[in-house]
Amino acid sequence: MQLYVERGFEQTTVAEIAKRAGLTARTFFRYFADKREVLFAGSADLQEHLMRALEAAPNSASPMQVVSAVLDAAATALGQHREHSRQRHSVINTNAELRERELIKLASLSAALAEGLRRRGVPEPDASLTAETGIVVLRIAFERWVSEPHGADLSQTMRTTLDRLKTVTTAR
Amino acid sequence: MQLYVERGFEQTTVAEIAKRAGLTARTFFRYFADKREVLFAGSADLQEHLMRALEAAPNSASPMQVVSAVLDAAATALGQHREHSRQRHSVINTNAELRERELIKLASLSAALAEGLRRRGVPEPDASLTAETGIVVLRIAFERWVSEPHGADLSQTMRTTLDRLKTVTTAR
DNA sequence: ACCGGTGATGTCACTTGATGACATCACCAT
DNA sequence: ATGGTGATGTCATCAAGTGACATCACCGGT
Repeated sequence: MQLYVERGFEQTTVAEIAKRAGLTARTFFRYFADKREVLFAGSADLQEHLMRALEAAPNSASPMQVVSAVLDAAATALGQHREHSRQRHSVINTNAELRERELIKLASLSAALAEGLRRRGVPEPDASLTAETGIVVLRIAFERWVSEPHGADLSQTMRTTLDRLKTVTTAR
Repeated sequence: MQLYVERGFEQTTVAEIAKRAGLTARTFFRYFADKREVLFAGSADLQEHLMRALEAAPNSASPMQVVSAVLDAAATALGQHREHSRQRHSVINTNAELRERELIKLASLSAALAEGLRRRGVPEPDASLTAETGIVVLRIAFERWVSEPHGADLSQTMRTTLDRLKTVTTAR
């Protein structure tokens, strides 16, 4: 990320990254599938973490309540290092390929959540709709959180964003 | 798309595409920014079409009603050639890079819709939430529509999907 | 009929991302 | 000392893009 910040993603070559890490380009590609993936190393962990939050929700919870619990877990996991998040977010947002990669990571997360909801007996299309909606809230709340210098914490932002969503979808 | 269907996206080389079109690879890249883009040629048109639908909605319409009108327009635009849609969808869905590209096209659409809603006086985060929610419905409805051999038409599927979304977000 | 401009295409050279094949080397258990 | 294993390096190669330049068809004005 140092290099991506310094000279931009496209202007950075894999050979340079490898050199700064004291490695060869070939070795880089043994750890990361491609040049983008290095910024998303933690996403598998996050997904597992959120899935555990989903499993931990009580049986009585409605689909939306399950997703709400997942968002709480996401907020405490992501809401820690604001400055680092901001930097990473800025790098990703200034490059189309990186935004693509981020979107597909979130899509994967959404698919996993939907699958989890189905395992809990939620039928389609409700499972997918609830999961995707949750990801929308996650994304928009995160976006707001990083762009405000010292605003509310991420959990709070998530909750108010989710509330707005309910309002907006309900209003006739 | 012929070639992508015949041998798969990755196994198809730009030189081959160009050759079948009676051109050179260099010329291909003058028309399409990259190998993926060729499958998304119509997306700018679709976006403009939907933006016109958004502008055409009455001033009295709520954000969600505007999005609903946009979804109607999308359904009639996309709901025509089911077989072609199915084929394209299958090609895109069997390749990660293509799915990434599709996601970012939809993200662009969503951003445009949000911008359109803001121009209508809808504040943030409501504008983004409504737009993103609309895209979620669009995607899930489209998915269901292509995967059912002879089910309801796309407009109908969109409407019922939107209804389910409202139910799911409202349920306590 | 000639001329100059314009746009589309081709050719060539080059960079970079990505991958397979093979060689090395450190380390560990026997 | 021996052999196996995992991580790394080296080399060759392919395909995606891109810039620079040449070519060619066509069109309008003289």
